[in-house]
Amino acid sequence: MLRLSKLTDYAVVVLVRLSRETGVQTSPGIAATTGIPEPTVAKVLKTLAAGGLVASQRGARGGYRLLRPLATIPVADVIAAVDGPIALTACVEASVVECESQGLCPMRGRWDPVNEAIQQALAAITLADMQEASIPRAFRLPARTEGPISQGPTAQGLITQEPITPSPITQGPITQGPVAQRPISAAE
Amino acid sequence: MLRLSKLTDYAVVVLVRLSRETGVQTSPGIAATTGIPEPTVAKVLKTLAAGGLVASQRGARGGYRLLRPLATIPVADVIAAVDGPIALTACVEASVVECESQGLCPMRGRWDPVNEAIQQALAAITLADMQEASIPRAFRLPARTEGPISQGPTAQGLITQEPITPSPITQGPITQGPVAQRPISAAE
DNA sequence: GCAATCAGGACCGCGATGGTCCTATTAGCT
DNA sequence: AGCTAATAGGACCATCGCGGTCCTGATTGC
Repeated sequence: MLRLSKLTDYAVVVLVRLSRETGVQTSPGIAATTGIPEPTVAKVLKTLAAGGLVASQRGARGGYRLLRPLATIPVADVIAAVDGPIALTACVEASVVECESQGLCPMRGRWDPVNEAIQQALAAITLADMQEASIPRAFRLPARTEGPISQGPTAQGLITQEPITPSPITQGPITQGPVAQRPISAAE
Repeated sequence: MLRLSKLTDYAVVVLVRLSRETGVQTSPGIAATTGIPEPTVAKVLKTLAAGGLVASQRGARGGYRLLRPLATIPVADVIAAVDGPIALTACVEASVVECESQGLCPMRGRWDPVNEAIQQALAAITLADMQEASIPRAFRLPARTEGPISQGPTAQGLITQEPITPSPITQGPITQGPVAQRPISAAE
């Protein structure tokens, strides 16, 4: 069902969290405020750093900081950084030459329009949009988001202090519950 | 990387194949012409039948037939039939009540805009479009498909006889190669 | 009645995902 | 200079979903 990886969700949460402060933040610190297990936060941050979304400062007093404002980071970038290039089929992702040289790909490109469309959709939504969506629905626009969503008026001010929790992706319980009341059903 | 399931690719191939004939077709027959292993074809067809995309006729001389023309089947329907409802997060897919009743989902809806956008994109592309895309690139429009792709002038006539092969989804080698080198094409 | 065909499961192996941990390396602070 | 806090960059392992196969019915044409 096209589900995206849990790490990507974490990444969004972490990035939003990073945007709340100007200086660098350590991964234990972020882990504490987000509720995501620390090793995982560290992993995500490393990945994001490799993807050029955050900058790292090593050593004591080190940490991570956001490189670009949320409004300039499309979800596509986050997904690409965490999950690799967005591609539904291997064909699209692999170099084109390979496919054709083997002559076994008369169908190459069949999924291209689909890929293109999805990529486009993901490029149009920024983290600021997602952050906006995270405020209680009472404050949200009643209409479903129809057109291409760009950096509209972000409600950044509204949500400053509450802890940012990742949304449960895939039914599976999250190991160290970032979300309330011991959801660790598997452990018992 | 948002990859969709291999079964979905098979489904598209099978559906396109079904569209080439008016009467019912058996799953062994389709397996032969597409090169997809027979048990898998059967599984896909059963799923598609459950999803209301194809109709089945049981008993001897039975088989499957397409219910709607390709141009009226958006990819979203195929994905939904094979992979379940299109939902990136569990939140969106689960009934809303559950999430809120537990009070552990202040972030609910953060991925909603993304979901919405993707769903919209997938609803705009029909199987006819994908079929069109499957003709050799020489015949394809040079420009990348920019805008929303709807049922444009499908080149259905152009590709009538060549065997339909699934595109390799996910790097992994397909167990019984449906593609090339010894194409299990109908002939033998 | 027989044979062909779909229906609807159960079943299993493989691979990717996720989560953890360990060992450098870097940089501030005393 | 040395200690400590922090990231870098791996290796490692368990789990789960997916892909694929097979088996036992139910149905229907001949």
